[in-house]
Amino acid sequence: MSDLPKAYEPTQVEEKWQSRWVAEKCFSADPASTKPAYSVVIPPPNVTGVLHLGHVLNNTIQDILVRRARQKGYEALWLPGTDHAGIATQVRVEKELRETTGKTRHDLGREAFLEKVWEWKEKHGGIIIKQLKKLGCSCDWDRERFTMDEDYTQAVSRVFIDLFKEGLIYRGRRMVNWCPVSLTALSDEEVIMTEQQSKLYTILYKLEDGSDSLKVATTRPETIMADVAVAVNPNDPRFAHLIGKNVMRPLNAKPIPIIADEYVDMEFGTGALKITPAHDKADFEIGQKFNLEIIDILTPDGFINCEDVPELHGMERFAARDASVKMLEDLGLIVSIEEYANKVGFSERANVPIEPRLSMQWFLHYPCVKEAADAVADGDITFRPARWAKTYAHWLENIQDWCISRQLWWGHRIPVWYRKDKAEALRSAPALNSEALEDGSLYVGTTPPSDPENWVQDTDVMDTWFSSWLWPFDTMDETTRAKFYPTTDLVTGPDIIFFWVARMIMAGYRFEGKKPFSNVFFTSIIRDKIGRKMSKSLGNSPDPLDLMLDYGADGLRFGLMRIAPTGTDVKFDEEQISEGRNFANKLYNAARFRMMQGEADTGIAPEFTPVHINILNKLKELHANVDEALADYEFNNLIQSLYQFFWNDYCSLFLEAIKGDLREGAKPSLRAATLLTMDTVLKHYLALLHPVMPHITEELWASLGFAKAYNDQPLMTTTLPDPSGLLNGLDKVTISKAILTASALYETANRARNLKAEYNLSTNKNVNFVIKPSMELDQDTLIRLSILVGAASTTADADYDAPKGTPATLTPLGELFLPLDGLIDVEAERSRLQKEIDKVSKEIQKAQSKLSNSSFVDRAPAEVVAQEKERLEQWNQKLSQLQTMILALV
RNA sequence: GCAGGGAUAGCUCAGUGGUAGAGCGGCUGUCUUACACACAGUUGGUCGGGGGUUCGAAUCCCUCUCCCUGUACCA
Repeated sequence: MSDLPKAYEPTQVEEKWQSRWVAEKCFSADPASTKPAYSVVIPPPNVTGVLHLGHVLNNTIQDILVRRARQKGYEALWLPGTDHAGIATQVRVEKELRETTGKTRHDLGREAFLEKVWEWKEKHGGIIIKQLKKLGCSCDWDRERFTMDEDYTQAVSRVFIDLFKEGLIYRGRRMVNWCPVSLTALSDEEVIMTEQQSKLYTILYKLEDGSDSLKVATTRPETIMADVAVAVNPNDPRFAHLIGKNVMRPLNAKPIPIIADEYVDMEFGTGALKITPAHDKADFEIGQKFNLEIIDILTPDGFINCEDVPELHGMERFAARDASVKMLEDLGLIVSIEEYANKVGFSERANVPIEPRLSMQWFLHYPCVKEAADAVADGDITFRPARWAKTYAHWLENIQDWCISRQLWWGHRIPVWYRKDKAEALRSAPALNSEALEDGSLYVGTTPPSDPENWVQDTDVMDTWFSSWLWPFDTMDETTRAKFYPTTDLVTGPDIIFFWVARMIMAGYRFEGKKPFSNVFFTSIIRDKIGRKMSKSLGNSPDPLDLMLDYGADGLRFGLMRIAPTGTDVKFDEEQISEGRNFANKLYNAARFRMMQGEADTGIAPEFTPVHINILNKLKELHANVDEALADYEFNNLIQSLYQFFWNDYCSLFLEAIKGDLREGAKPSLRAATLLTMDTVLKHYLALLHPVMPHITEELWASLGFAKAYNDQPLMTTTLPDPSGLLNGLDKVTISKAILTASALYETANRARNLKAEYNLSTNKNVNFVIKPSMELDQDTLIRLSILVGAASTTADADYDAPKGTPATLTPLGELFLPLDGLIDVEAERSRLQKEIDKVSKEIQKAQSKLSNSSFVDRAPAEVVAQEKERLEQWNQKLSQLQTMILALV
């Protein structure tokens, strides 16, 4: 008997294999290899990040693809790394600085602060890399990259310079999304439109001459001091007589004009719109059109800056909203206040409403937009699920220039220097592009100018995504790129389709002249049990490390993959992860069962019976199913096939059916066949399952002794066993007959177990079955049936004369009787049989009504009609048998 | 507003024209010699509502209701 523990204990096994894989360089990709290339670049997690379930799902999928590629004979590269995550990291370090020293970054100054961030990064950064290793990710860790590595930074600068010289990057004064907490501009993609319960205030604007007044609706009364006009629609008869006149601005009273513009919606609000060019994008444009003044009454951090209204000056913007309403009420100018649901843009990082703000920023006019759109439209790049292609196309059609500058310190510095004597002028120039290089007042370069004392560098850094979009190629040196670019698959969340995926495609075409990847697989978004997004503040986000501790990395991987549908989101339930652990345990015990039996005797000719042939055939089918599922990125089907085969076909059916072959005194030829079959199935199965559950499969591969045939190399670097040799030497007739016999056997076992349960006979109670065969029955099948059902014996007797009231049921092998001494209850047996008859009758009715419908018989395809006829015949036969049985009761 | 996705057993989800499925849960038994993280049996659904196409619809079309996700906005 084995001294192996009864339950699988993953922790040590997983650690052991993780270090062995690394020690034996199993993950490293060789650019000089002659094997075909397969490559994936990891979506670089934030260097500040810690592993969450989204990462687990995402990286498990990548690991499955990469490990499978290795098994299939590809030279596989999975390139890992982290992202410097500009705002997130800077905010994190600033917070720590404030908490430990009470200082701000400005107290330290730029250089000292950046030193702190690097220190912090060395100390805390890359935790997530360790966590990914724990998950078993087979990344080539020697190639780990960081978006602020020296050479990567150089590449980012080169790209900036390149695009600047081409005229695609320029600097201009524009309305941007301003985050009053992070104190930086944001791209449109970093603004999250959020439904808000706001108030719509209707305010009276009196005419300058006091003759009349105008009602204006607004959600932002605190910006009234910055109003420079009121606009109405020129076609609106209600206001026609007022156009050109002046109204008095209600706060910081001053006459402002009533102007007419088509932009104003007559249906909405009062039909009159206050124009505040400094604090609204649309108003800004109208202001430009009418050449209106821009009055900025907000500080960068969101406080009112308006000395003319001392009551509000210096007040925080939302407090000022309430205060301004109060002032207007006192003036009797509030007409109404209504509840109003609108959408407000929030800063992605700081989670506060952004302010539209006029400021000097760097912009990129995207390159290769058409190539990028065509690549997906034409199928050069495949999106899965395919519907994301539409979202992608829509964004590209409406693409706006990208604001790439950030008023931060942590990030890639804009590689632009201004000549000191001209710096002031250049900095306030309304527009700046490569033309400014010509007179020598501007310098761009990957290194500072040779006479740095004469120059001032631009203070901004670039948007983090401006480095991420180069990830698929600037992470690779030239030889690596030659072998592995373009990459094969990209696995990422649909939430960064614009941030990252679309931009990488454009960059790929612009800088490498080639698409960056061939397939994009968009993963599900993981939600909690009741469908809410996972978030720290809700506390509904389980820590994957805890889950790994409880269920094993393999269990977590399997469990998560099992519930990850191809739809938009997946509801997470820890219960499902325990299923993964249970499956690992099942596998472990099946292997343990095999280990208890010892070596197969190779000196004896094995005798394969239908159940052996049947499971080998299922194994062959499994190979095909796994291939197909992976070719289509159908991870659902992949897991489903793997689970179904092992738990049901192999453990529940096959292993239960062959237990007699392993008992003492069993035929040696059967024992040999059974052990050989177990070995074949386990060997193939471990290899097939390996990409999903790498640790346990590796462990069992070794302990079952399969590695010996491959010079003891790990399973992960062993070529996938070839399924074509399975069932060799058996003709088709034998195989299909075996499959038929095996499934008849299993179905009969079900009926027999059911019969036992109906009579409350416990599963281990030995009984004797008698069967009136309806097909050829050999001794082997009868013995297996007894073992499956837990019967002392099963006898075949064509002339069996059952005592009145003997429990019986109909099976594919024939009428099955369960003779019972003194337990006979005729009425119970009659009602039991009657239930079966009712069921069969229903089926007969269905089939008959179909077949008596002449339009069905005439119009349905012949094979469908024939099939239906055959079914009817079968049911009829069953019915008459059951009727005979019920008659025999009396 | 527009676009996309979804609604199938108590739960999580498979199922793209031909006998409605799986896992979990529930219930009933069983520590049966690999596994109680297990085994056996069993329960449970007019496939969101309505209409249409078809011999036949969970599946195709129309429509309505509800949920989700983008995206554009109206102050």
